[in-house]
Amino acid sequence: MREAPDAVFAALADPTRRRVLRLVAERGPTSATLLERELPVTRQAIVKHLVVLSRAGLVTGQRAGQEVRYALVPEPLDEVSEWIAEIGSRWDERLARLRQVVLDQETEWS
Amino acid sequence: MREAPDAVFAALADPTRRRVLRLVAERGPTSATLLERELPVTRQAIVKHLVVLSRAGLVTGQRAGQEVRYALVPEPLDEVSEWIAEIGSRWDERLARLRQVVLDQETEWS
DNA sequence: TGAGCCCGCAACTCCATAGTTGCAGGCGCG
DNA sequence: CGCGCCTGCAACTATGGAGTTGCGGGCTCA
Repeated sequence: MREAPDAVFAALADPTRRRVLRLVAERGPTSATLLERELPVTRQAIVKHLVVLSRAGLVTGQRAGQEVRYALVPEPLDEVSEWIAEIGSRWDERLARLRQVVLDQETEWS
Repeated sequence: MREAPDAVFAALADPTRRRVLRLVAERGPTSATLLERELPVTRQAIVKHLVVLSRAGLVTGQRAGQEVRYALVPEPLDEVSEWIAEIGSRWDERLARLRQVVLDQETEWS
């Protein structure tokens, strides 16, 4: 819903939650009870993780009869990639500025 | 040091810590006391964040006289990008398989 | 209708962590 | 030397989050 990057970063912080997201991405629309068989935690814990992932916009749950199918929504992951890229670019800018300074010094020295 | 992706994801979870990392990336080698002026928290809090970032391998601290300069180490961020890319690829595989199924059905129907 | 399955809500424990305050130590310069 | 500045260590609070257990409700199918 909200595209606050905070929620996405926070959602990816927990290892178990990342495993849940991975499984949802691989298996496709799955229910919490099915995921329980592949994870070392309770269904309730998985449901909580799915709620967190849902609030972060990384997953959607849709009712299908008596079970709820959760599916991946990969778009919010782009925000993370962008953030990382931005850090990298600023890093590169800094390197460029540094090199510029060095070059200027060289020209001064010559 | 250790390239456990867990530490990197966990390090990026906190908003203040991301701001610290950003500032280090922009300003280049900076001290905790300098960062204190641009952040709404105590120096001690910033130091703790820098320690966490350091343990995650995202930052290195080097003593320069009486102050400690912290610099960005961007490499661990690649692990995060890779993880995201992997999720995306599995997502794409699933889409491809789905399309295959649809195509098979179409050929059956024809 | 009854048994089995899947979900939802609630209460509770427990540990990690973000942040603060306080104080002591080391470097540098006039 | 003495003052100012930056760092380091320690204790403490408090909030959030991961996980569990327990229970009740609603499908579904024989």
